[in-house]
Amino acid sequence: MGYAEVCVNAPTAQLRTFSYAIPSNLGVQSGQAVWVPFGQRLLQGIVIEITDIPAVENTKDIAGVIDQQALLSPEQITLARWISDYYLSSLWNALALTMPPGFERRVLTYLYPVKRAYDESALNETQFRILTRAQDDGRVSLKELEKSLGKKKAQANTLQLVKLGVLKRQYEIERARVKVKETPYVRLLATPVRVMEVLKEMTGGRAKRQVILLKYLAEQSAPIELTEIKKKTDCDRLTINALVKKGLAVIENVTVRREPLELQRVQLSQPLPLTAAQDTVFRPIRASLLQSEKSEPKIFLLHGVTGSGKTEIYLQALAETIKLGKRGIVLVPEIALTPQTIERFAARFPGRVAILHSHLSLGEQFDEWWRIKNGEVDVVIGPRSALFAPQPDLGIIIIDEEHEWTYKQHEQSPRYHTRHVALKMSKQIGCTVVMGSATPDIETYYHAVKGDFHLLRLLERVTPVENAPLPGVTIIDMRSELKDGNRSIFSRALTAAIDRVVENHEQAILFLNRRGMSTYIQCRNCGYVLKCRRCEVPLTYHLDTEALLCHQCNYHTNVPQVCPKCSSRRIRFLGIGTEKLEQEVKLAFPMARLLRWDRDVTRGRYSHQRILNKFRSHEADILVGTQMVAKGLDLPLVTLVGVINADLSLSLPDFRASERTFQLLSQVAGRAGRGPVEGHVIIQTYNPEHYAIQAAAEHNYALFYEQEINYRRQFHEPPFVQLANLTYTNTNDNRCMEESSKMVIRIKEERDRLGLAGIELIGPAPAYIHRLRGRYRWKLIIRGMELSPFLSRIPLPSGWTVDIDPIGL
DNA sequence: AGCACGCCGACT
DNA sequence: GTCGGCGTGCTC
Repeated sequence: MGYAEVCVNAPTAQLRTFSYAIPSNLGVQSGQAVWVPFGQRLLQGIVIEITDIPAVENTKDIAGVIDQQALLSPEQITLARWISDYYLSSLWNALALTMPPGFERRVLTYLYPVKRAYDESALNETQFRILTRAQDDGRVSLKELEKSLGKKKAQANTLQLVKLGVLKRQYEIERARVKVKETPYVRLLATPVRVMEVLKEMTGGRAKRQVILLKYLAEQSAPIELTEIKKKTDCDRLTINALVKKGLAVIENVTVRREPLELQRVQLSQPLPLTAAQDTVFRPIRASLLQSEKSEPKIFLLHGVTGSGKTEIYLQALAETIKLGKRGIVLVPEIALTPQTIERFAARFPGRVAILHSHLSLGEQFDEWWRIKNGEVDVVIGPRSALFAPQPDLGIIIIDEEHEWTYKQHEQSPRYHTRHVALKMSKQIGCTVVMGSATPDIETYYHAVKGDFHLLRLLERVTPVENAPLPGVTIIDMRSELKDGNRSIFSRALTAAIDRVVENHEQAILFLNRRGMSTYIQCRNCGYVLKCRRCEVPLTYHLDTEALLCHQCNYHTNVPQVCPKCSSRRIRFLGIGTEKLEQEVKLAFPMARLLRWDRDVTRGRYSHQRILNKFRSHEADILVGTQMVAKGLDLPLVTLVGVINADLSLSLPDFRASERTFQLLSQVAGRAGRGPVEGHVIIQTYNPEHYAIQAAAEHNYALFYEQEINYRRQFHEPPFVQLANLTYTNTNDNRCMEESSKMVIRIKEERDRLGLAGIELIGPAPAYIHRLRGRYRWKLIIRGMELSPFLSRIPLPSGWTVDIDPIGL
């Protein structure tokens, strides 16, 4: 008798595995997806291990297998275990990263009426209503009842009804959300000779349509799609059925691939000759690809200024990998914002590239996933989750713009960092990792300087024009503008520069890192600032909807006529967002054609591309936008970049604020002067002497790094220490405070018991966003070394979340 | 999610 | 002394 250790998809108790007996008629192997009885219900599980001895005496049997083959490889299971241990997530959630899209299925509870006499007077009003609904529709799902009655009420009353024997409960597994798509095709069975005979017999008869259809089918060389026939021949299903009945044709279901549109029309591109500088960085990467020793560290940080040709290095490294019979994964920070990059990959490896991202339909995601699993693609491109694509024979992982914060998943467990997991994978399977950035993450750069990674540098630009210099940057002190009587949001220098660009038929980008019309609304009488009811974040006014919007939870409300606090009519709109900026540009530069690019104008699936294409084809002179405009765009006509307010990101209460500002400014500055005409950047700020702004203006990463790493060392911030965030969420603020204070005591006790003097606690304190969607949040910061094994010893009651190596607020 | 168990308040 | 409310913990 064999046993299996199974990880079960239960809401709680996911940290361990459970032992199940393998029935003798079932072949079960590790990595396989199975159905297992758990409590009252049947749940999905993944077999982690096959053993001879179960962990407990009494075991249940595995109910059945979901798939004959193993769903996950031993490597994937090992990796998931590590993720679960390091990021303190449930094992199931870690395993789920590597499962095919739409794989997870839940169990639904249905209530059926039992036909028997019952005492009507024993039922209360709610119970009577539940019973009536079940009787009317034959059954009712617990989910529906919970929606209309509330969770507790629905559960308590249905339980009563079940106990009384009036209702019967049955569990059903939610139907598969996605499966292989099949389309009916019509195939001609008859031989050409037979077709001729039949046509002779039927011509002149009543079955005119059948003749047309038969002729059409005889002209085709392959089976043809049923809907296509309907379109081309005007025949309907009846005509086709008639031929099928006569044994002349057959309808077959054929598996079809749901293909994302993005890659269908690309032109093949050829490798470019590498410059001397590119060749120098390419050579060690190629050497590492040829090296099969697992023990050799194969991690590269490619520090290359914008426009230095990093992408060509990626492309040639991938070509080299493919030549060796292996495959690659390319990670990009935000797929919707990088269509140009993706096109370049698709063009170099036509038909051998798959894209994975959440904008695809579930069906498309599913088909792409299986194409990858079956080894049909050489290159997978996607955001952080694409790291877990089932790419066989993985030889290289490329992380483009490695410093981007989107590589850290923080809103959902496991709260993993793509870079960290990729490094783990490299150690595990021996693949090469190439991380690239113009402004590397301080921590990555620190490790590269220390020798943990190979540091490669590309410090010249390769532009169509020989030696096009990096754009000149002017810092404008907005305090002196104000002193000189300029109260406009545009400095005199910026106004002049925009005028010149419009006159010369060039293009400009204006960058402002905030959406909306005005960023807060204040009563001038009492000073009250309008805030979101659920989040306590200042509401932003949006002109297009004429509403106040919470940028945190999307709550919107009308603009009040009077102050809600003092009833004064003196309500003023203050601060500025991209929408207001757009308006101001219209007023100041009436001749310029304008486009805005932010989250408010990019709702649809292809809206990003539409805006970008419009700007690229010079249908607009000025592009106004949030940080979206800073990402990898290559727009040769752009000769001016204006940063309206560089201080917004600098003032955030986060130790990475300087780093963030430096990155944003460097990136946005890199958008100017990528064509034949020299570019220029104007940064407006109230902190002109700040080192992040100074270093960005000089395009000097080393200068920024030296100051920043000293600051981190001095104040004990990463990479010199590890951080973890513990957050407690509850609708009751007092409860939050009590619970988090209790947690502090618990953690300190454990620390002192183990004698870990290096672990330090900060807080508890209300989180930066104290209230979110009606729930209060309190935060506890832990700093020290090797926090995961320490924190895993502390049980976390429900309401707590852990974030290891947190980024941002 | 759903069930058992157990602790405290309102009743026989 | 008992019934039943719900908060807590376990499910192989």
